[in-house]
Amino acid sequence: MSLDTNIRAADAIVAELESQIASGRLRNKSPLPAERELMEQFGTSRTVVREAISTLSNRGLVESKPRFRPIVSKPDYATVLSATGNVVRHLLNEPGGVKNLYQSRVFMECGLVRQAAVSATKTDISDLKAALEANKNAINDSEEFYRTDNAFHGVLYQIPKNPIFPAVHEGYTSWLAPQWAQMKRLPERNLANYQAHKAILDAILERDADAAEEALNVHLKAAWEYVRVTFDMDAD
Amino acid sequence: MSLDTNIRAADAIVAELESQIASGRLRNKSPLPAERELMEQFGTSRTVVREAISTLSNRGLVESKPRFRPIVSKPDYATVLSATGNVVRHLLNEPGGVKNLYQSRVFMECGLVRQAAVSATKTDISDLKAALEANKNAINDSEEFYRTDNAFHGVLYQIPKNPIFPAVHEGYTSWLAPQWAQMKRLPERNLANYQAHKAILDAILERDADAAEEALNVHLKAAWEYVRVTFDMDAD
DNA sequence: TTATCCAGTTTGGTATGACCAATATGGTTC
DNA sequence: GAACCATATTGGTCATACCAAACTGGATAA
Repeated sequence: MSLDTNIRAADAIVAELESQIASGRLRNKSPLPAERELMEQFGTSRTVVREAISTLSNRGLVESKPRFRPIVSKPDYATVLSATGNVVRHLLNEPGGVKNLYQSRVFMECGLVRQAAVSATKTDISDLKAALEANKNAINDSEEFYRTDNAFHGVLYQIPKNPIFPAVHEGYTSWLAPQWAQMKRLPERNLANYQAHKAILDAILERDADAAEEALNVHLKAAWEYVRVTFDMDAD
Repeated sequence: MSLDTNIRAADAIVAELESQIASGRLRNKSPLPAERELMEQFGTSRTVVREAISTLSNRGLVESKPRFRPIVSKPDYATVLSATGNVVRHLLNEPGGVKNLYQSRVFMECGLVRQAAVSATKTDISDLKAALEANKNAINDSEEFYRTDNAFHGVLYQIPKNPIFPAVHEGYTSWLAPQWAQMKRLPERNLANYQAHKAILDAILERDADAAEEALNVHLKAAWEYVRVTFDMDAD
C-alpha cells in the first residue's frame, strides 16, 4: 500500500503476466510460455522469470506441478481460500486456533440459517430437503454421512447466491477436516446430527429465523463439545 | 491434495523454516539468516534458498523488503488476510466482485450487531459509545470521519473476542478502501452515517437484536446505494 | 563521551551458462 | 489407428560472478 522501493525485476513480470491473465490474453487453463521464452520476451534472466512464476503460483494465478508447465488459472473465490490454506494451517496449531475458526463458523452459519429462514427460495428449500434426505440415508455409513453432512451445510452457503460463501464453506471443511478425521464416527452421532439438521430445516420451513438460529446453535455447540472432549481441550 | 510428486528441494527448506518459525527457534521480528548461510546450512544452491524465501514471503511468514534481510513474522490472522489481499484484488475487478464482497460484509455485520445486542459487555458498550462520540465530533472533517466510521464498525468486530473477526474487518476496509477513496465525502453524508451508527447503538443498548440488524441493514444498504450511483453500477 | 562520518565488508538482486531428468513431440512401426 | 521410440524441449538445480545497497566498526569531529 505505497511506493515501497519496488525495484524487483520480477515484480514487473508478475504484474505483466497478472494483467495478461486478467485480460484473457493468456487463456485460462492453458500453459504459460516456456521459461526461456518469457526470459527473452522480458529481457531478463531465467532467475527472474522463475521467481515471477513462483510468485504467481503462490498467488494462485497459475498452478504449477513440479515438472510441468504452469497452467494459467484465473483466480476465483475458491482459489483465494485455497491459497490462504497454507497459512491457516499454522494458526490452527496455535492454542485456541481451532476453536476460533470453529466459532467463526458457528457465527457464519447462524447468519446463514437466519437468512435461509427469511429468504430461501423454492429451489433452496428443495435442495435442503434433498440434502437432508441423503443425510438420512447415510446414517449407517459414517463415511458417506460425513459427505452428506457437509453437503447439507454447503447448501446453506449457497443460499445467498454469493460466490464468496461457498468458498468459505470449502475453507472451513478443508481446514477442519484434519480434526474431523481423528474423531470416532458412530451411527448414534450420525442420527443425532441428522435430527439436528432436520430441526434446522423445519425451522426454515416455518420461516422462523430465531428457531432456525437456535437449532443451528444447538447443533454446532453439541458438535463442538464432541470435538472438545475428543481432543481434551479446555472448556470455553 | 496429497502426495503429489513433490520433489522440489525448496519445499524442504520452506517446511524446515516454517517449523523453526512456529517453534520460535527463529525469533519473531528478527532477521532470517543470510542466504549464503542458509545455503550452506541446507546444502543447496542459493537458487533454491531464494525460492524458499520467496515462498515464505508469499505465505506471509517473513516480510521481505527489497534489499533488506527478510524479517520473521509469526503468522497471525491479520497476516492471513493481508496475504490474501493480492488475490482478492483481482476478484474485485471482475464484474460483481465489489458487490459480492460488500454483500458479505453486510451479512457479517448483521450477525455482529445481533450478537452485540445479545451479549455486549459493559466494556463493549462503552467502547461503542466512545467510537460513536468520536464519530460525531468528526462530522465536519471527512478525512477523520472516515477513520472514526471505520473504527466504529471495528468495535463491532471486536465484540466476539475472536481474533478472526478484527482480521476480517481489516480485510474489508483495506480491500474496499480503493473504492471509497474515489467517492465524494460530504458532511451531509457523514451526518447521515453518524445517525445510522447511533440508531444501531441505540438498538444494541435496548438489547433488541432485530432492531439492531435492521438499523445496520438500512445503514449499509444506503451506503451501498451511494457507492452504486457513484460507480454507475447495475442495480442489484 | 557522544554523535558523525567514512571505508571496507556483507548481503540481496540479477545475469550466465551448464547439466540432469522428466516431459513433450513427431515420425516410425505394427 | 494405436503403440513405440529417438530426439528436442523444458523445468529443477547448481556454480560462479558482478553490482549496488545495506551494514559494521573504527576513526574523527563536536
